[in-house]
Amino acid sequence: MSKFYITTPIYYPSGNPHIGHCYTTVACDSIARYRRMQGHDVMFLTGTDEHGLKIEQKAREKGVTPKEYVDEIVAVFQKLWSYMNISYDRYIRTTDDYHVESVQKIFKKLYDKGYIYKGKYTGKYCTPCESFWTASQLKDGKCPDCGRDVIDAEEEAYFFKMSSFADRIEDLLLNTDYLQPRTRATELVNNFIKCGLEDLCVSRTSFTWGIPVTFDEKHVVYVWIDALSNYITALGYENQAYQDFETFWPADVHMVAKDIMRFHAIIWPAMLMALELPLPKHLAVHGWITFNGQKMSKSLGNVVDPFILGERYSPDAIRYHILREMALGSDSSFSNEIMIQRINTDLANGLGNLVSRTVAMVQKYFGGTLPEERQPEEIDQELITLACAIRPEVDAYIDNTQINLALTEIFKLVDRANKYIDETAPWVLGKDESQKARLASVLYNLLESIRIVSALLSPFMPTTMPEVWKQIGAEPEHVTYENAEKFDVLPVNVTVHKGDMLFPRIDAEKEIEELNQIIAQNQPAPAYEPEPLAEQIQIEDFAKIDLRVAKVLQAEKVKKSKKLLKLQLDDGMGGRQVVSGIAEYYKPEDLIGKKIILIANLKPVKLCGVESCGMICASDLPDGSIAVQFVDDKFPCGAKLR
RNA sequence: CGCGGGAUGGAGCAGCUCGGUAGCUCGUCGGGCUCAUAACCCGAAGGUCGUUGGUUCAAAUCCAGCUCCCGCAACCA
Repeated sequence: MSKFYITTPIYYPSGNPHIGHCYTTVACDSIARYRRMQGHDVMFLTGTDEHGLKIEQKAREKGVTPKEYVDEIVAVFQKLWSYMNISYDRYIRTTDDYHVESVQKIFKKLYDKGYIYKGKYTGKYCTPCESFWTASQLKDGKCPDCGRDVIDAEEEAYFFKMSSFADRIEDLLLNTDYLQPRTRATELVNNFIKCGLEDLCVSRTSFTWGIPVTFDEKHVVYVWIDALSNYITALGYENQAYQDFETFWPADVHMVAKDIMRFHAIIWPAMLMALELPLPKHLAVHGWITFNGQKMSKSLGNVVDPFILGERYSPDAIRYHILREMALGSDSSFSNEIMIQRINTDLANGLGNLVSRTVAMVQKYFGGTLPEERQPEEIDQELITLACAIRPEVDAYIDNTQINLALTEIFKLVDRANKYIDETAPWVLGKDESQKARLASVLYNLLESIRIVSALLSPFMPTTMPEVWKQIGAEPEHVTYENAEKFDVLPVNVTVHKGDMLFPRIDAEKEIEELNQIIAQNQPAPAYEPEPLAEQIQIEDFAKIDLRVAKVLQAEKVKKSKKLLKLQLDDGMGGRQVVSGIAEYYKPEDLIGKKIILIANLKPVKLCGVESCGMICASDLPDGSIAVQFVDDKFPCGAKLR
């Protein structure tokens, strides 16, 4: 029996799980179940990444300890997984004692090997928040958390020598099938490796909710080594909690969404190389679920609550929709319309109705139990041949993590069986007493097709398929993996049991309306919270800021930038050029001719290679967008504000 | 000239590696059937394959230029 190790990422419990978390987890679950069905010894790992500044802050806001905070959210994650029938074998929490112990040993080991060294981390520091930020995290040049000014500062930190592994990682990405799909490999190599792989900061002193560095207690281990190493600590690497490392490492599949691909494609292999451990076989990268074409986000209010959907359409229907739409690499669109159509077409009309009409006919013509006499005909063979050929196809797709294609393959048999009913017209046979044997053959072939379909679908829809088995009179030994490529498995005189509809048809219009209402209710109330007041200043401090009225003469988008507009201003002093990050909210022509407030004595900088001499005043709107402060035309250009 | 991906009937996609009838799902229209969850089956309409040029007997497919979209990186002074 060969082993199979598959992982989801460990999720960050800074908020409740949503359909995006379901996506990865349901996919991994289906593969894990399929592998178990094939007879593999499977280890399926999921979990939560529970340390870090953000958790520390969220907990403080709620007035609880970080541990209390994560405990509560982790419970919701686990409840969702049980609701969605996720068959994980192990759930790791980075706050588990054994993980903490392992991470400390790994950190020390890398230090002893010389792959971790002490250095200085420079960045922007917000004194009141005691937080370091990178330049890109800043909001309007200020602390993204409190909106106050930040200062340049440096802190002592430990660094991981990633640079040592640049060549080997490039080779891994370009010349092996580690990364699936491969399309993203060149992008990674060009962006991060070719231009010089930087060493990675792996410790922090600016927060305490983390794993302490054993030999330097004021440091905690930063996310990379803490989180990524879960894949091995959960097996018992450098701890006594489990003894599975020898058996299951290296992993067969790490499945991740594209936003964390980079860490798993570069940092994680580098860590393993440093530890001299074998590398995982595959990194399967999938896209995001988009909602009506937009990325899902809480501020857009389009975050889909899996509990609500599951309640309305059953967890299996949601699982099916997610899996059927998932294509490795590309985003999958999620909209109420697509989901309902998918459930109706494939599950209700296709599979559900096939089971229903077949069972009903066995009931109607034979009282529920087939007689033993048979009369095969040539037309049967096409159905039988297809039915027995499905499993190898599905196997191949699962090997390549192409779940959507595997499902498409299985449903070919559903379609073929529905067509077979028309071809053989059992309702005609049923009227002719001399055709009973023929009718029994037809219905038996249909039951057999359903048996194969439901066996192969059971990893994907683990709750509903046993219902199907009950209805077609199949016992567990009939629906094994081995029997999924054989025909004539059910007993000749099989007895069916009419049951409830497997997948009720959904009234699309009505449902969409109701769902939209739910979404509207979940739309966060645009309660606007003003930022905290900045530190008190003296009048002299204010005098340092020179605010002037200026008129926009020209405006154009900065090429290659998403957010920048290049503005030519009449400042009453000969004019100047300012670059402003408002392109998402204003078209150039919206600004031309308008008067605005200019912060005139700001030190010039280059943005995307374009010089900007000053900054124009704008402020946030409740919906998160930005609005420029226009001023009355009566103010002359160059007028000073006081 | 930062890097990468894409443009195919109304919608979403396959085909392109290895040139030679443009295929699938949904939708639309017409027909059939009545066992079934107004489901199922059959048929039809609908495409200058982004654009221009090149190679070729022949280009969706190979080559070059251009336009537009989307990611990554950069970027909200």
